[in-house]
Amino acid sequence: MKIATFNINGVKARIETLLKWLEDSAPDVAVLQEIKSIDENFPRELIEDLGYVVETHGQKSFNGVAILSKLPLEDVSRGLPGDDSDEQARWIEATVMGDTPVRICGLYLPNGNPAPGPKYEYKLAWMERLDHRAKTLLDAETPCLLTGDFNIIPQDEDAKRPEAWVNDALGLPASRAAFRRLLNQGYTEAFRARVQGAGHYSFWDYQAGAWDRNDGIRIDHFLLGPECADLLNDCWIESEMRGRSKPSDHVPVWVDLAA
DNA sequence: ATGACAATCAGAGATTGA
Repeated sequence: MKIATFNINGVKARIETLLKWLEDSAPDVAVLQEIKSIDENFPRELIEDLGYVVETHGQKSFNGVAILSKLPLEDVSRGLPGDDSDEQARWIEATVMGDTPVRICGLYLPNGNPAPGPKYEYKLAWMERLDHRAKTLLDAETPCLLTGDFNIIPQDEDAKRPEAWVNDALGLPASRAAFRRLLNQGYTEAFRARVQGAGHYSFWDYQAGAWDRNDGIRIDHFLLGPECADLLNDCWIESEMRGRSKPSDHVPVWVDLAA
C-alpha cells in the first residue's frame, strides 16, 4: 500500500496539479493539508471520478485537511482531541481497510511564527495534545501512523541553511524537543529509517529562487507506530513535483507499506 | 531587519504562510 502526504497549498489553485498527480503517481491513499476550502466547496466529484473515496475536514480560507483513498475508509474522525475551543481544521483520522487495516492520522501542525508569542504558544499546546493522542493510538497496539505537514525541521541536516532557522518556530529547540518526544514514545520516522544524510527536503519557499538553489527544508513527515514500522518497505520524497508548472511550495512524501 | 512569492477574500490591500 502506497501512502502519500501532500500539502497542496489551496485545492482551488491546485486542482489541475492535484488531479494530474493522482492519475500519474496513483497513491492508494493521499493525505492532504492546506486545502483552504470548506467541505461544501471541495471538488470531491473530480477526485471520486479517479476512484477515490474522499473525506475532508475543511474551513474557510485557511488550513483544512483531507484523506483520499482507493480502499474503503472506516471510523473517520475530525479534530484533534483536547481543546473543544480550537476551531482550526488541522486533524483528520481514518482507518484504511487494506489487507492489514491501518489507522491514518492526517495533520497540519501550526506554523507557530512569530516566536515567541501567542502563535508559538498555540503550536506547543497543539503538540502537547498531539502527544496525548499519539499515546492513546500506541495503546491500541495495532498499525497506526501520523503524517502531514509537521512544520518542524527535526535536525540541522534537514535544512540547507540551518542557521536561518535557529530562532524560527520550525527550528527552535522547544519545537524539536516536542517532535523528539513523539519519537521517544516509540514512533519511527519513516524517512530516516530509509535515508541518511543531508540534502533531502520537502518544502522550498516560492521566494528568492529557493527551488533553483535547492534552499529547502524537510518538514513533511511520516511517524509510524511500532506495528506499522514493521510493515515499512520504503519511504521517499517526490521532489520533482516542485519543478512542475503551478507547483505547491511542498512536495509529496511517500511510504510503501506491506499492508 | 525586511522583502522577495503565493493564496485567500474581496473586489484593495491585509493576512497568512515558512
